[in-house]
Amino acid sequence: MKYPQLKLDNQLCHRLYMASNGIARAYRDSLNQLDLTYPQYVVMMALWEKDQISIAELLEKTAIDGGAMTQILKKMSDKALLSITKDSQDKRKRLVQLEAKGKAMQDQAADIPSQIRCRFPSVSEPQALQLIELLDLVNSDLN
Amino acid sequence: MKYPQLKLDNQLCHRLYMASNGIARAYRDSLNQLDLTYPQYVVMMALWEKDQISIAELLEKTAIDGGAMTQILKKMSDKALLSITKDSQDKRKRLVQLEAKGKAMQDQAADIPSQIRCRFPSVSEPQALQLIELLDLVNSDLN
DNA sequence: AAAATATATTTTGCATGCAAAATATATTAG
DNA sequence: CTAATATATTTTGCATGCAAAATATATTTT
Repeated sequence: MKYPQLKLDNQLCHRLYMASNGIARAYRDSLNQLDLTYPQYVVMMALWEKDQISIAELLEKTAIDGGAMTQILKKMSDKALLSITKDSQDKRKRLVQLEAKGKAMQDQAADIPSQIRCRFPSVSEPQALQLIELLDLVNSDLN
Repeated sequence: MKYPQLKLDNQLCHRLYMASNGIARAYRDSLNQLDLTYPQYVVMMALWEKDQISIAELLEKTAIDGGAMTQILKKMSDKALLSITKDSQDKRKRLVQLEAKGKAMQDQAADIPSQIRCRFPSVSEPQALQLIELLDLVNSDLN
């Protein structure tokens, strides 16, 4: 191999790629029971934390793509998890709020984090915290 | 907030999601110059390491989805970066090999890793290595 | 106030990631 | 040897992620 820096084994990005896809896959069984995709679950978490927020705020908290968000919210609205209303102050904005079904789902979701945690026995709690710290560093350099 | 374990800020997976998407985005400028997408770049790295491998082996090394791989290889073949031939021993298999253009591209790509590295000034070299170690732990639990 | 500019959101077109079904070829069981 | 099963790859349908263009509404400039 001419350039060691091009070896797949030396690529941080490829490990991130595998880990990110793999963890999302690990969520699938749990989320299927709630009829949620992973990005939809992220939207739910954002709304459980703070309801009645604009789409722009939701985009910022979730880091989901704007174009995808439109579709995701449409599907979630169709499932009666949330509703979308125009902001009377600023008609460009739209506000997202949880519906009863969406609020109730929080209790069902409360077990998911520990279920997922069990699927990563090789990672100790201190290591998980360290990983979070390091990823925060990476993310701080992203715009 | 009823359940702290559902806070977005406490989700390792969400940080991975943001970091993985963000780094892939960081590659975009460099890869555009080579007319490569990120997964195509991963395929190139795999082939620069070991040419003449079956699609199954390529799937294993890259962790790219099988359905997507078919399309990716088709496009790369159209761009004359590689070619695909049937394995004469086992006609189910197909072998992927670099073409001249694909081989030559390695020199152009050699600078990419350091270009990307510069975009993450907050992450020191030891921290990057630690991150790799921790991600390897995570990935070891993914089947 | 009309024009230019900025902000919020949606739409469009393309490239995956993923699961499940379909194909083709090999290998194994009976 | 033929049927059943296993392996390699492709196809299909759906859900994003992404960039760029299009819309709608606000704000600022002149």
